[in-house]
Amino acid sequence: MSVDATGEKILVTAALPYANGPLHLGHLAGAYIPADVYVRYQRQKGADVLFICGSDEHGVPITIRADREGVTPQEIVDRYHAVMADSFRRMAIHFDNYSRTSLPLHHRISQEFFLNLHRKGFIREEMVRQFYCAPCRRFLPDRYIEGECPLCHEAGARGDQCEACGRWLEPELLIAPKCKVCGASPELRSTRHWYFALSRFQESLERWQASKPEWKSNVREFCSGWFKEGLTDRPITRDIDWGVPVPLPGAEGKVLYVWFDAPIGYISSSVEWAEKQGQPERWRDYWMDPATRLVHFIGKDNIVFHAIVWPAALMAHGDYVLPAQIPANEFLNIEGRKISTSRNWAIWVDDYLEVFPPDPLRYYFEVNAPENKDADFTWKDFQARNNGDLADVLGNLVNRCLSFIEKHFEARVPPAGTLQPADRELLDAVGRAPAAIGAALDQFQVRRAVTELMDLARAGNKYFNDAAPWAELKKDRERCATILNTTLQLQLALSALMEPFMPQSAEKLRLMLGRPASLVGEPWGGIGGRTLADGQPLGPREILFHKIEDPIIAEQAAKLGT
RNA sequence: GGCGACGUAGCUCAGUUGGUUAGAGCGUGGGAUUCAUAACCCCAAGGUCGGUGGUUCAAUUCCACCCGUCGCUACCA
Repeated sequence: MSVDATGEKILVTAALPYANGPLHLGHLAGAYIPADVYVRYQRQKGADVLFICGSDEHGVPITIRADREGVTPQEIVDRYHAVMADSFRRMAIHFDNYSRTSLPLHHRISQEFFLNLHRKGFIREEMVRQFYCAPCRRFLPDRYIEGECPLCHEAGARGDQCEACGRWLEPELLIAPKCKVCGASPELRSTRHWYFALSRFQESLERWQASKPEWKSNVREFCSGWFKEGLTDRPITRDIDWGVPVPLPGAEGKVLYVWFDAPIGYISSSVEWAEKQGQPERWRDYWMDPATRLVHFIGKDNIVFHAIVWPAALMAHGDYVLPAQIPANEFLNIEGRKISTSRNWAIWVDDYLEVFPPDPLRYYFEVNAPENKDADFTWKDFQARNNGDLADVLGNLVNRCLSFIEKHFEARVPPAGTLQPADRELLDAVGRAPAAIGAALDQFQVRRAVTELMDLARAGNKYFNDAAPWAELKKDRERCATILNTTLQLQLALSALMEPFMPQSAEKLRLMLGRPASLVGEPWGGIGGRTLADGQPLGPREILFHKIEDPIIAEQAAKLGT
């Protein structure tokens, strides 16, 4: 069975990371690793993929951080945009374009989007009362207001929710409200905002989602809860000066709500990509072609926006495709505790990369992905996965075979000779792997897919062990050559199958096998073709995955929570 | 409070559209081997499938309730 695609067009996005801090492991596990694996696989399969991302650079938290540090919001986002882009690059997560929402291009496109909806009557004005902090000179988002809970009378309740009793609050209900930033008492002021008519899309959204039974249950169930409660119109503007200005007369000081403009960033990033290609209209081939499969990779915190608000906005706009899939992952905990950047209970990607190569972490999040429930990262487990799976099973399979060939067959591919049943059995397993791994990846089951990959490496070790080429060498050199050749063909297949999961190591393995680093022209469907020719020289041998020693792990673990 | 998820071997997890002995990897114990990053390969021990009740010829699987863990509840990925 061929697993080659017929040039399917796929537009893949990964959630825009918020530019008020560096990238941490939770970001990677939830959205970016799964997205990159999916994209690499689809490309190998022959699909036409555009992979889009960028920094989300607006919103109140960034302005607050800027105030605290005495710099401009632009300086904050410039800093973290650069840090995050570098982290992605070094993790081998390769977007076709990594944009940023503070670009004039994005502002223009967001404003056009807003005006489009406004023209069509999906946006209305409303006066509302909100807390304003005079010393800070800004309206306060609900969570930046603290006070006594009107229900349980515990101090420190936030404007949106009381931590103590868990009740959902309205900020006006708080007793003795205080600005969380400066401690002053805010005043209620009237202010004008624009509301998106989300309620009018409930029926279309429900009908649309009913046609997506293949969506993950976490997304479907999350939405059905929202539908049951009934969708209400949502304000999509805010009173700050950092963001996309509302493009209407008399709207000075108003910007688009960051959650409204962020997904539009997928479009503007695509436009920027097309411009960089010198084909400025090319983005339309994806966004405006009904044949495009739009796939949004996100964390579970983003489900409502990507599965309800954003599709409704797209329906309202009318020119663009709707999401075909929204693979939302759950969260990642660190050593059993929820990630908390303020308590430094987090592991930063740039810190990780100071010490380790990207692939062991990619593998860890592939085999331990938070697909169905929250996953836990522990350094000990990371070490075990690296040493036990990557070094011992996969890496050592390569090393034991290649070093044997170096010693006894002059580092050239030994002749294939005549296959015996054991050889055919292994090659059959190789032949089945692309379809099995592909089927899992087509359903966004990275965990299952990468497990299949490791199972193939395990089968290789068993084969090598049972065939015992070191014993055959003394009895039957031709038989020994066949065994080594078969094991090499397996490794060639492994190097191609590894590409979506561990691209750097896949390349390293190909070079060791005497192949070009690039996989171009080697489709997924061609994997397992025994294309290593007899006598072809092998490349220089090196250790594919190094073991990680205990002290290194202890050192990393000690950094947490400090 | 509402909604939802999860609870299967010491650990991390599969699985069961209800049906003979419930699976994998790791860890542990034993064995074999020496090509290899003291790796690999084989074998074994280990589970009343969170609890109680119900439906059924039959429940780990379906239903109800309970317990435990966690998440979301419109600016924490």
